[in-house]
Amino acid sequence: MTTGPQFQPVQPVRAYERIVEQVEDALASGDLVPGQRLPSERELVAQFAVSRSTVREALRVLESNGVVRSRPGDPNGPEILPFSQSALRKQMVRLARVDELTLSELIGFRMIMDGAAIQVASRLRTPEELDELEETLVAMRAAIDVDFDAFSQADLAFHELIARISRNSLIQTCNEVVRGVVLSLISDKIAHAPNSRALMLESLHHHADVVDAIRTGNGHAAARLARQNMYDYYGGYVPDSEQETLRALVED
Amino acid sequence: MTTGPQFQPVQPVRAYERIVEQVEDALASGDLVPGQRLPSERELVAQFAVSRSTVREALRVLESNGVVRSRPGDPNGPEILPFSQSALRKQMVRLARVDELTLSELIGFRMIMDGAAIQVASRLRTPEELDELEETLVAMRAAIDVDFDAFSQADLAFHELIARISRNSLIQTCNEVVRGVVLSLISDKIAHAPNSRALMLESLHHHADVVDAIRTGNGHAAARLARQNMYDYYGGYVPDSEQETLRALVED
DNA sequence: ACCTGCGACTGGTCTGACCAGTGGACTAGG
DNA sequence: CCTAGTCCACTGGTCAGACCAGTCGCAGGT
Repeated sequence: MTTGPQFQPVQPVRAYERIVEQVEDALASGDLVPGQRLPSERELVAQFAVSRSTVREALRVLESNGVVRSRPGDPNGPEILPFSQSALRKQMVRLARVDELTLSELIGFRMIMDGAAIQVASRLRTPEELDELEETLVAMRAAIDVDFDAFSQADLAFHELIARISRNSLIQTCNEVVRGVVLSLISDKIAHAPNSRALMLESLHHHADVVDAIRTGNGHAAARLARQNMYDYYGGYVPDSEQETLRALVED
Repeated sequence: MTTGPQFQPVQPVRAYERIVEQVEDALASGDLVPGQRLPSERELVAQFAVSRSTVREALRVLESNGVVRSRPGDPNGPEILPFSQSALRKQMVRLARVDELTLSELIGFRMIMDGAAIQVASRLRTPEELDELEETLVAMRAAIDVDFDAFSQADLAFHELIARISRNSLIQTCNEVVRGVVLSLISDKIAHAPNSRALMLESLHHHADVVDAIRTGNGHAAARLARQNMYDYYGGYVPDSEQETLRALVED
């Protein structure tokens, strides 16, 4: 075996790919910001010196990735969209549907992220933010009397607040995305559970315990409670064969 | 305010979108499985009764989502790809690039994920996997004598192994993505640091401590060591104003 | 049996055309 | 002067047809 230069496999680069690349680079470097408009398709044809088919294929890819949106008749051209979690979530849902991501992986991920966020939050929170947390608890209590959707909404508000207090938007985004995926997988089962109301009440009490721990600044205990809460809430929907990993997360 | 029926905003559905939908549905229902081939573009034109431009836009979207791959000249037509997390990874990289994440957010995220992965791994690891971990330590030691890139490579192998042992591919994917982003931001600083070799040696010793903790099954201690290690290794590159959140993660 | 060269296909790109719809400019009416 | 209505240039969506470079399979020669 001769050890010559490391050649890379070469695959053809299509014209539309280089257009996508240019647009994404412009976005990453800040030359293009959300809200701005791209030139019209026919104008892009001139700028990139390609045909309209090629421009359109590039636009379709960008649109599918949630980068731009085209609307017919709009004289301003395609719009640069603000970053949205929908594309990220779409990919996760796809993987979850084909069992490439198991429910226990998703829930385990949430236990970790949410627990960590709560731990950090209990250290960084201001008195005002503690008040906000109490308010979300009140809202959750009220939502129980409406329906599961309302409770789910209030629960989301709680976790969004936690993520915000933890000062880490990456945790926040990941949490929201995975939360959405998990709910899309099992929300119907929870909503139709005969003891749905009891579950919601129990979850509320767990949340209140977490807030108590946050108030005393005991981040470790708060995180532990949060993980336990999530395990109690979702663990029943995880097949027995996958329970082990989740339990490893609950126990310290 | 009258509470009439909840109308949804209606946006036009484009022809290529319905093609994408049909293909994805066929995939979800199992009518189409990875490895199978789609008919050629001109055949799809006939089957969907649309123009080739429309078929091609659909194929570009599917290709961008990692569902199919077209190769020119292939008489078998576009190939249905096995499910992979590469599309998910692509979206996460986009998130990291666009969402203006601070270095402390990225590092904090890694401290959490890696710590959690190590904690779970110390519980679930088999004796064989423990051996594998020891081997990666040896590889890291050898890589120090080569250069920083080699060490970085060996370090990656260690963390990949940890993520695999933790039986959670979502953690693994997130870890790899964020690790790549962090390194792209500061790897040059680390590589050109005058005490680069000392840093690598120190990191190696920390990794060895982590493996020791894993061997004894003390997941909590292992995770704590891992977070401390990452803080020591990367913390110096984080501006003082963002140090607080990272310290909140190191201390329990 | 193996190699070789041809040809029928593939996807990638281009051109040019038509349509329905949008939104800004322009105009008629207040 | 301002407003309300009309109109039209232009948008994106789709289509048809063409050419090219490249690939694969097969027939025919060795």
